[in-house]
Amino acid sequence: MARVSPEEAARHREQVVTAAARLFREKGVQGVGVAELMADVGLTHGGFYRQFASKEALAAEAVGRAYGELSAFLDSVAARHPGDRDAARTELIEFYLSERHRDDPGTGCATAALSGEMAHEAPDSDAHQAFREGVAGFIDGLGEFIPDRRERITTFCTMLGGLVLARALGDTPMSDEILTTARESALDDE
Amino acid sequence: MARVSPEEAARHREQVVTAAARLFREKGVQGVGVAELMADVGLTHGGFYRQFASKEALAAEAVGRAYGELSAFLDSVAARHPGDRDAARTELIEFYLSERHRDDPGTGCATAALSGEMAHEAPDSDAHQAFREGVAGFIDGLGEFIPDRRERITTFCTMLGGLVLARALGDTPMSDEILTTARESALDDE
DNA sequence: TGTACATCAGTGAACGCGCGTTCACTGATGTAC
DNA sequence: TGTACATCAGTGAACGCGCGTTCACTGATGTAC
Repeated sequence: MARVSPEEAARHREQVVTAAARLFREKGVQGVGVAELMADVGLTHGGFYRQFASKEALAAEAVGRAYGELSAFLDSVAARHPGDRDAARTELIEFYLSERHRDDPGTGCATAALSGEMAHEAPDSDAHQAFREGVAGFIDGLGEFIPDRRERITTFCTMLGGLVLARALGDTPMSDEILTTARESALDDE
Repeated sequence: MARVSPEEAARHREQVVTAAARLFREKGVQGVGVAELMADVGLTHGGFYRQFASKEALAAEAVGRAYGELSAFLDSVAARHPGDRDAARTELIEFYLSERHRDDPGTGCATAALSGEMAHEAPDSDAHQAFREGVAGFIDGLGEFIPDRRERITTFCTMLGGLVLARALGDTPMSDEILTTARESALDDE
Protein backbone atom coordinates (compact mmCIF):
# COMPACT_ATOMS: atom_id res chain seq x y z
CA MET A 1 0.00 0.00 0.00
CA ALA A 2 1.37 3.35 -0.88
CA ARG A 3 -0.19 6.65 -1.74
CA VAL A 4 -3.95 6.84 -1.25
CA SER A 5 -6.50 9.38 -2.37
CA PRO A 6 -6.94 12.57 -0.33
CA GLU A 7 -10.38 11.31 0.71
CA GLU A 8 -8.94 8.07 2.07
CA ALA A 9 -6.08 9.89 3.77
CA ALA A 10 -8.56 12.21 5.46
CA ARG A 11 -10.60 9.20 6.51
CA HIS A 12 -7.51 7.57 8.00
CA ARG A 13 -6.75 10.74 9.90
CA GLU A 14 -10.27 10.81 11.29
CA GLN A 15 -10.01 7.17 12.29
CA VAL A 16 -6.79 7.81 14.15
CA VAL A 17 -8.29 10.72 16.09
CA THR A 18 -11.35 8.64 16.92
CA ALA A 19 -9.25 5.69 18.02
CA ALA A 20 -7.07 7.98 20.13
CA ALA A 21 -10.11 9.56 21.77
CA ARG A 22 -11.10 6.06 22.88
CA LEU A 23 -7.69 4.53 23.65
CA PHE A 24 -6.36 7.55 25.54
CA ARG A 25 -9.41 7.35 27.79
CA GLU A 26 -8.99 3.61 28.24
CA LYS A 27 -5.25 3.43 28.91
CA GLY A 28 -4.14 7.00 29.38
CA VAL A 29 -2.17 9.03 26.88
CA GLN A 30 1.10 7.63 28.17
CA GLY A 31 -0.35 4.14 28.08
CA VAL A 32 -0.87 4.08 24.32
CA GLY A 33 1.96 4.21 21.80
CA VAL A 34 1.91 5.72 18.34
CA ALA A 35 2.41 2.28 16.81
CA GLU A 36 -0.59 0.88 18.72
CA LEU A 37 -2.78 3.77 17.62
CA MET A 38 -1.89 3.33 13.98
CA ALA A 39 -2.23 -0.44 14.14
CA ASP A 40 -5.71 0.05 15.62
CA VAL A 41 -6.84 1.56 12.33
CA GLY A 42 -4.82 -0.89 10.22
CA LEU A 43 -1.82 1.29 9.42
CA THR A 44 1.85 1.25 10.40
CA HIS A 45 3.46 3.80 12.65
CA GLY A 46 5.68 5.47 10.05
CA GLY A 47 2.86 7.35 8.39
CA PHE A 48 1.75 8.97 11.61
CA TYR A 49 3.85 12.08 11.13
CA ARG A 50 2.40 12.86 7.74
CA GLN A 51 -0.88 13.50 9.53
CA PHE A 52 0.14 14.82 12.94
CA ALA A 53 2.98 17.04 14.11
CA SER A 54 3.50 14.89 17.20
CA LYS A 55 1.78 12.54 19.60
CA GLU A 56 1.10 15.56 21.76
CA ALA A 57 -0.71 17.30 18.89
CA LEU A 58 -2.87 14.22 18.39
CA ALA A 59 -3.61 14.15 22.10
CA ALA A 60 -4.94 17.69 21.93
CA GLU A 61 -7.20 16.77 19.01
CA ALA A 62 -8.32 13.53 20.62
CA VAL A 63 -9.26 15.31 23.85
CA GLY A 64 -11.37 17.73 21.83
CA ARG A 65 -12.95 14.82 20.01
CA ALA A 66 -13.76 13.02 23.25
CA TYR A 67 -15.48 16.08 24.67
CA GLY A 68 -17.36 16.49 21.43
CA GLU A 69 -18.70 12.96 21.74
CA LEU A 70 -19.69 13.66 25.33
CA SER A 71 -21.53 16.79 24.40
CA ALA A 72 -23.55 14.80 21.87
CA PHE A 73 -24.17 12.15 24.50
CA LEU A 74 -25.51 14.70 26.97
CA ASP A 75 -27.82 16.08 24.30
CA SER A 76 -29.08 12.62 23.42
CA VAL A 77 -29.94 11.88 27.05
CA ALA A 78 -31.72 15.21 27.42
CA ALA A 79 -33.60 14.64 24.16
CA ARG A 80 -34.90 11.34 25.47
CA HIS A 81 -36.84 13.19 28.17
CA PRO A 82 -38.31 16.29 26.56
CA GLY A 83 -39.79 18.63 29.14
CA ASP A 84 -38.83 16.33 31.99
CA ARG A 85 -35.56 17.60 33.37
CA ASP A 86 -35.65 15.44 36.49
CA ALA A 87 -36.04 12.24 34.50
CA ALA A 88 -33.16 13.25 32.25
CA ARG A 89 -31.03 14.02 35.26
CA THR A 90 -31.86 10.68 36.81
CA GLU A 91 -30.85 8.81 33.68
CA LEU A 92 -27.61 10.75 33.44
CA ILE A 93 -26.61 10.12 37.04
CA GLU A 94 -27.56 6.47 36.88
CA PHE A 95 -25.42 6.00 33.83
CA TYR A 96 -22.50 8.05 35.08
CA LEU A 97 -22.21 6.06 38.28
CA SER A 98 -22.97 2.68 36.72
CA GLU A 99 -20.72 -0.36 36.57
CA ARG A 100 -20.96 -0.14 32.81
CA HIS A 101 -19.48 3.34 32.75
CA ARG A 102 -16.85 2.36 35.31
CA ASP A 103 -15.78 -0.62 33.22
CA ASP A 104 -15.79 1.14 29.87
CA PRO A 105 -13.78 4.36 30.16
CA GLY A 106 -13.05 4.42 26.43
CA THR A 107 -16.46 5.80 25.55
CA GLY A 108 -17.12 7.57 28.83
CA CYS A 109 -16.35 10.76 30.70
CA ALA A 110 -13.05 12.24 29.54
CA THR A 111 -12.65 14.25 32.72
CA ALA A 112 -12.74 11.12 34.84
CA ALA A 113 -10.37 9.32 32.49
CA LEU A 114 -7.82 12.08 32.01
CA SER A 115 -7.76 14.22 35.17
CA GLY A 116 -4.96 12.23 36.72
CA GLU A 117 -2.61 12.68 33.79
CA MET A 118 -3.63 16.27 33.20
CA ALA A 119 -2.48 17.19 36.70
CA HIS A 120 1.06 16.39 35.54
CA GLU A 121 0.73 17.91 32.07
CA ALA A 122 2.25 21.31 31.31
CA PRO A 123 -0.57 23.87 31.65
CA ASP A 124 0.42 25.58 28.40
CA SER A 125 0.36 22.41 26.33
CA ASP A 126 -2.26 22.04 23.62
CA ALA A 127 -3.62 18.92 25.28
CA HIS A 128 -4.10 20.70 28.57
CA GLN A 129 -5.81 23.60 26.91
CA ALA A 130 -8.16 21.26 25.06
CA PHE A 131 -8.85 19.57 28.35
CA ARG A 132 -9.68 22.82 30.11
CA GLU A 133 -11.99 23.86 27.30
CA GLY A 134 -13.59 20.43 27.37
CA VAL A 135 -14.24 20.58 31.11
CA ALA A 136 -15.71 24.06 30.83
CA GLY A 137 -17.99 22.91 28.00
CA PHE A 138 -19.00 19.77 29.84
CA ILE A 139 -19.96 21.69 32.97
CA ASP A 140 -21.95 24.09 30.81
CA GLY A 141 -23.57 21.12 29.07
CA LEU A 142 -24.71 19.77 32.41
CA GLY A 143 -26.87 22.88 32.63
CA GLU A 144 -29.51 20.97 30.69
CA PHE A 145 -29.86 18.72 33.70
CA ILE A 146 -28.96 20.96 36.63
CA PRO A 147 -29.56 24.63 35.88
CA ASP A 148 -28.04 26.01 39.07
CA ARG A 149 -24.31 26.26 38.53
CA ARG A 150 -23.23 25.69 42.11
CA GLU A 151 -25.46 22.67 42.49
CA ARG A 152 -24.21 21.41 39.13
CA ILE A 153 -20.57 21.68 40.14
CA THR A 154 -21.20 19.98 43.46
CA THR A 155 -23.06 17.09 41.87
CA PHE A 156 -20.40 16.75 39.21
CA CYS A 157 -17.69 16.60 41.88
CA THR A 158 -19.56 13.81 43.65
CA MET A 159 -20.05 11.88 40.42
CA LEU A 160 -16.47 12.44 39.30
CA GLY A 161 -15.01 11.46 42.65
CA GLY A 162 -17.18 8.37 42.80
CA LEU A 163 -16.26 7.25 39.31
CA VAL A 164 -12.56 7.97 39.65
CA LEU A 165 -12.39 6.12 42.95
CA ALA A 166 -14.50 3.20 41.74
CA ARG A 167 -12.20 2.81 38.72
CA ALA A 168 -9.08 2.98 40.85
CA LEU A 169 -10.45 0.23 43.07
CA GLY A 170 -11.15 -2.07 40.15
CA ASP A 171 -13.85 -4.68 40.32
CA THR A 172 -14.10 -5.01 44.10
CA PRO A 173 -16.92 -4.87 46.64
CA MET A 174 -15.64 -1.51 47.84
CA SER A 175 -15.77 -0.18 44.30
CA ASP A 176 -19.40 -1.25 43.98
CA GLU A 177 -20.21 0.30 47.33
CA ILE A 178 -18.70 3.64 46.32
CA LEU A 179 -20.59 3.61 43.06
CA THR A 180 -23.92 2.77 44.67
CA THR A 181 -23.56 5.20 47.54
CA ALA A 182 -22.49 8.10 45.37
CA ARG A 183 -25.24 7.34 42.87
CA GLU A 184 -27.99 7.28 45.46
CA SER A 185 -26.68 10.43 47.06
CA ALA A 186 -26.55 12.30 43.76
CA LEU A 187 -30.05 11.12 42.91
CA ASP A 188 -31.37 12.17 46.32
CA ASP A 189 -30.26 15.73 45.78
CA GLU A 190 -33.08 16.34 43.31
CA MET B 1 31.56 6.30 49.80
CA ALA B 2 31.22 2.56 50.09
CA ARG B 3 29.84 0.25 52.72
CA VAL B 4 27.95 1.94 55.55
CA SER B 5 26.74 0.63 58.89
CA PRO B 6 23.48 -1.32 59.06
CA GLU B 7 21.95 1.59 60.94
CA GLU B 8 22.84 4.04 58.21
CA ALA B 9 21.70 1.66 55.49
CA ALA B 10 18.36 1.29 57.24
CA ARG B 11 18.13 5.04 57.54
CA HIS B 12 18.79 5.42 53.82
CA ARG B 13 16.11 2.88 53.05
CA GLU B 14 13.65 4.80 55.18
CA GLN B 15 14.59 8.04 53.50
CA VAL B 16 13.98 6.54 50.08
CA VAL B 17 10.53 5.27 51.06
CA THR B 18 9.67 8.65 52.56
CA ALA B 19 10.90 10.50 49.49
CA ALA B 20 8.97 8.13 47.24
CA ALA B 21 5.81 8.64 49.25
CA ARG B 22 6.13 12.34 48.54
CA LEU B 23 7.47 12.29 44.97
CA PHE B 24 5.05 9.64 43.72
CA ARG B 25 2.19 11.80 44.95
CA GLU B 26 3.69 14.89 43.38
CA LYS B 27 4.60 13.54 39.96
CA GLY B 28 3.02 10.12 39.76
CA VAL B 29 4.84 6.82 40.01
CA GLN B 30 5.66 6.86 36.32
CA GLY B 31 6.77 10.46 36.61
CA VAL B 32 9.66 9.72 38.97
CA GLY B 33 12.68 7.66 38.03
CA VAL B 34 14.77 5.47 40.30
CA ALA B 35 17.76 7.76 39.76
CA GLU B 36 15.75 10.81 40.80
CA LEU B 37 14.50 9.07 43.93
CA MET B 38 17.98 8.04 45.00
CA ALA B 39 19.44 11.46 44.18
CA ASP B 40 16.73 13.01 46.36
CA VAL B 41 18.30 11.37 49.41
CA GLY B 42 21.85 11.95 48.21
CA LEU B 43 22.64 8.54 46.77
CA THR B 44 23.22 7.17 43.29
CA HIS B 45 20.82 4.86 41.48
CA GLY B 46 23.01 1.75 41.50
CA GLY B 47 22.45 0.98 45.16
CA PHE B 48 18.69 0.97 44.81
CA TYR B 49 18.43 -2.76 44.19
CA ARG B 50 20.28 -3.66 47.34
CA GLN B 51 17.32 -2.24 49.25
CA PHE B 52 14.35 -2.91 46.98
CA ALA B 53 13.43 -5.75 44.66
CA SER B 54 12.08 -3.34 42.06
CA LYS B 55 10.59 0.09 41.57
CA GLU B 56 7.19 -1.58 41.81
CA ALA B 57 8.10 -3.00 45.24
CA LEU B 58 9.08 0.45 46.43
CA ALA B 59 5.84 1.85 45.06
CA ALA B 60 3.87 -0.57 47.18
CA GLU B 61 5.80 0.45 50.29
CA ALA B 62 5.57 4.12 49.48
CA VAL B 63 1.81 3.92 49.04
CA GLY B 64 1.55 2.29 52.44
CA ARG B 65 3.77 4.99 53.90
CA ALA B 66 1.67 7.76 52.37
CA TYR B 67 -1.52 6.34 53.84
CA GLY B 68 0.23 5.96 57.18
CA GLU B 69 1.08 9.65 57.13
CA LEU B 70 -2.50 10.48 56.26
CA SER B 71 -3.86 8.40 59.09
CA ALA B 72 -1.67 10.34 61.50
CA PHE B 73 -2.81 13.58 59.91
CA LEU B 74 -6.47 12.70 60.38
CA ASP B 75 -5.81 11.86 64.02
CA SER B 76 -3.97 15.13 64.57
CA VAL B 77 -6.88 17.12 63.15
CA ALA B 78 -9.36 15.23 65.31
CA ALA B 79 -7.17 15.69 68.39
CA ARG B 80 -7.23 19.44 67.84
CA HIS B 81 -10.96 19.46 68.52
CA PRO B 82 -11.62 17.06 71.37
CA GLY B 83 -15.30 16.45 71.86
CA ASP B 84 -16.22 18.74 68.96
CA ARG B 85 -16.71 16.56 65.94
CA ASP B 86 -18.27 19.25 63.79
CA ALA B 87 -15.35 21.59 64.31
CA ALA B 88 -12.93 18.82 63.42
CA ARG B 89 -14.91 18.02 60.33
CA THR B 90 -14.95 21.65 59.29
CA GLU B 91 -11.20 21.91 59.61
CA LEU B 92 -10.69 18.74 57.64
CA ILE B 93 -12.92 19.78 54.77
CA GLU B 94 -11.49 23.29 54.64
CA PHE B 95 -8.02 21.88 54.39
CA TYR B 96 -8.88 19.14 51.92
CA LEU B 97 -10.44 21.57 49.48
CA SER B 98 -7.93 24.36 50.00
CA GLU B 99 -5.58 25.86 47.42
CA ARG B 100 -2.74 24.78 49.66
CA HIS B 101 -3.74 21.13 49.42
CA ARG B 102 -4.36 21.44 45.70
CA ASP B 103 -0.92 22.92 45.11
CA ASP B 104 0.98 20.52 47.36
CA PRO B 105 0.02 16.96 46.45
CA GLY B 106 3.28 15.56 47.82
CA THR B 107 2.11 15.72 51.41
CA GLY B 108 -1.61 15.40 50.71
CA CYS B 109 -4.29 12.84 49.96
CA ALA B 110 -2.81 9.77 48.31
CA THR B 111 -6.15 8.75 46.86
CA ALA B 112 -6.47 12.02 44.98
CA ALA B 113 -2.87 11.83 43.82
CA LEU B 114 -2.80 8.20 42.73
CA SER B 115 -6.30 7.20 41.62
CA GLY B 116 -5.61 8.03 37.99
CA GLU B 117 -2.58 5.79 37.75
CA MET B 118 -4.13 3.04 39.86
CA ALA B 119 -6.93 2.67 37.34
CA HIS B 120 -4.31 1.43 34.87
CA GLU B 121 -2.34 -0.63 37.37
CA ALA B 122 -2.70 -4.42 37.45
CA PRO B 123 -5.18 -5.22 40.24
CA ASP B 124 -2.98 -8.00 41.59
CA SER B 125 0.12 -5.84 41.88
CA ASP B 126 1.50 -5.06 45.32
CA ALA B 127 1.09 -1.34 44.71
CA HIS B 128 -2.57 -1.75 43.85
CA GLN B 129 -3.17 -3.87 46.89
CA ALA B 130 -1.48 -1.30 49.13
CA PHE B 131 -3.63 1.33 47.51
CA ARG B 132 -6.85 -0.58 48.14
CA GLU B 133 -5.91 -1.14 51.76
CA GLY B 134 -4.99 2.51 52.08
CA VAL B 135 -8.32 3.68 50.69
CA ALA B 136 -10.23 1.33 52.97
CA GLY B 137 -8.26 2.57 55.98
CA PHE B 138 -8.69 6.19 54.98
CA ILE B 139 -12.46 5.85 54.66
CA ASP B 140 -12.54 4.14 58.03
CA GLY B 141 -10.38 6.92 59.44
CA LEU B 142 -12.88 9.50 58.25
CA GLY B 143 -15.28 7.90 60.73
CA GLU B 144 -13.82 10.21 63.37
CA PHE B 145 -15.35 13.08 61.47
CA ILE B 146 -18.42 11.57 59.81
CA PRO B 147 -19.72 8.51 61.68
CA ASP B 148 -22.36 7.51 59.15
CA ARG B 149 -20.64 5.45 56.47
CA ARG B 150 -22.88 6.41 53.57
CA GLU B 151 -22.63 10.10 54.37
CA ARG B 152 -18.89 9.69 54.78
CA ILE B 153 -18.48 8.07 51.38
CA THR B 154 -20.61 10.69 49.69
CA THR B 155 -18.71 13.56 51.25
CA PHE B 156 -15.42 11.91 50.40
CA CYS B 157 -16.48 11.53 46.77
CA THR B 158 -17.34 15.22 46.61
CA MET B 159 -14.04 16.21 48.19
CA LEU B 160 -12.06 13.80 46.01
CA GLY B 161 -13.78 14.87 42.81
CA GLY B 162 -13.31 18.51 43.67
CA LEU B 163 -9.62 18.12 44.45
CA VAL B 164 -8.85 15.90 41.46
CA LEU B 165 -10.60 18.28 39.11
CA ALA B 166 -9.08 21.39 40.66
CA ARG B 167 -5.61 19.87 40.27
CA ALA B 168 -6.24 18.85 36.68
CA LEU B 169 -7.30 22.41 35.88
CA GLY B 170 -4.16 23.90 37.37
CA ASP B 171 -4.10 27.38 38.77
CA THR B 172 -7.07 28.81 36.89
CA PRO B 173 -10.26 30.66 37.89
CA MET B 174 -12.29 27.53 37.12
CA SER B 175 -10.08 25.52 39.45
CA ASP B 176 -10.67 28.00 42.25
CA GLU B 177 -14.39 27.97 41.56
CA ILE B 178 -14.53 24.17 41.77
CA LEU B 179 -12.58 24.18 45.01
CA THR B 180 -14.73 26.85 46.63
CA THR B 181 -18.04 25.40 45.49
CA ALA B 182 -17.21 21.84 46.55
CA ARG B 183 -15.87 23.07 49.88
CA GLU B 184 -18.95 25.11 50.72
CA SER B 185 -21.19 22.25 49.67
CA ALA B 186 -19.32 19.71 51.80
CA LEU B 187 -19.42 22.09 54.75
CA ASP B 188 -23.14 22.71 54.31
CA ASP B 189 -23.92 19.04 54.66
CA GLU B 190 -23.24 19.12 58.40
C1' DT C 1 43.58 -4.80 71.78
C1' DG C 2 45.24 -5.82 67.39
C1' DT C 3 45.37 -8.07 62.85
C1' DA C 4 43.58 -10.57 58.80
C1' DC C 5 39.71 -11.59 56.33
C1' DA C 6 34.88 -11.62 54.77
C1' DT C 7 30.88 -8.95 53.95
C1' DC C 8 28.14 -5.84 51.64
C1' DA C 9 26.10 -0.68 50.93
C1' DG C 10 27.00 2.23 47.62
C1' DT C 11 29.27 3.64 42.92
C1' DG C 12 29.11 4.33 38.12
C1' DA C 13 29.37 2.21 33.68
C1' DA C 14 26.71 -0.55 30.78
C1' DC C 15 22.81 -3.32 29.09
C1' DG C 16 18.18 -3.93 27.14
C1' DC C 17 13.98 -2.47 25.97
C1' DG C 18 10.17 0.61 24.72
C1' DC C 19 8.85 4.36 22.33
C1' DG C 20 8.61 8.88 19.87
C1' DT C 21 10.51 10.42 15.81
C1' DT C 22 13.09 10.42 11.29
C1' DC C 23 14.06 8.96 6.70
C1' DA C 24 14.87 6.62 2.25
C1' DC C 25 11.88 4.24 -0.41
C1' DT C 26 7.50 2.51 -2.84
C1' DG C 27 3.92 2.87 -5.90
C1' DA C 28 -0.76 4.59 -6.51
C1' DT C 29 -2.84 9.13 -7.34
C1' DG C 30 -3.17 13.57 -9.46
C1' DT C 31 -1.60 16.82 -13.06
C1' DA C 32 0.25 18.76 -17.35
C1' DC C 33 0.34 18.42 -22.07
C1' DT D 1 -8.19 9.86 -24.21
C1' DG D 2 -3.52 8.76 -23.53
C1' DT D 3 1.24 9.42 -21.82
C1' DA D 4 4.98 11.24 -18.90
C1' DC D 5 5.99 13.19 -14.78
C1' DA D 6 5.45 14.98 -10.05
C1' DT D 7 3.40 14.30 -5.68
C1' DC D 8 2.83 12.28 -1.43
C1' DA D 9 0.31 8.62 1.95
C1' DG D 10 1.98 4.85 3.76
C1' DT D 11 5.99 1.37 4.77
C1' DG D 12 9.52 -0.44 7.57
C1' DA D 13 14.17 0.07 9.11
C1' DA D 14 16.78 2.84 12.03
C1' DC D 15 17.97 6.49 15.33
C1' DG D 16 18.10 8.59 19.95
C1' DC D 17 16.80 8.96 24.35
C1' DG D 18 15.02 7.73 28.91
C1' DC D 19 14.75 4.52 32.25
C1' DG D 20 14.58 0.13 34.92
C1' DT D 21 17.87 -3.11 35.92
C1' DT D 22 22.48 -5.53 36.19
C1' DC D 23 27.22 -5.95 37.40
C1' DA D 24 32.21 -5.53 38.44
C1' DC D 25 34.34 -2.86 41.62
C1' DT D 26 35.47 -0.05 45.97
C1' DG D 27 36.46 0.44 50.56
C1' DA D 28 34.44 0.95 55.14
C1' DT D 29 32.28 -2.17 58.48
C1' DG D 30 31.84 -6.34 61.06
C1' DT D 31 33.86 -10.74 62.55
C1' DA D 32 37.16 -14.37 63.79
C1' DC D 33 41.17 -15.41 66.12
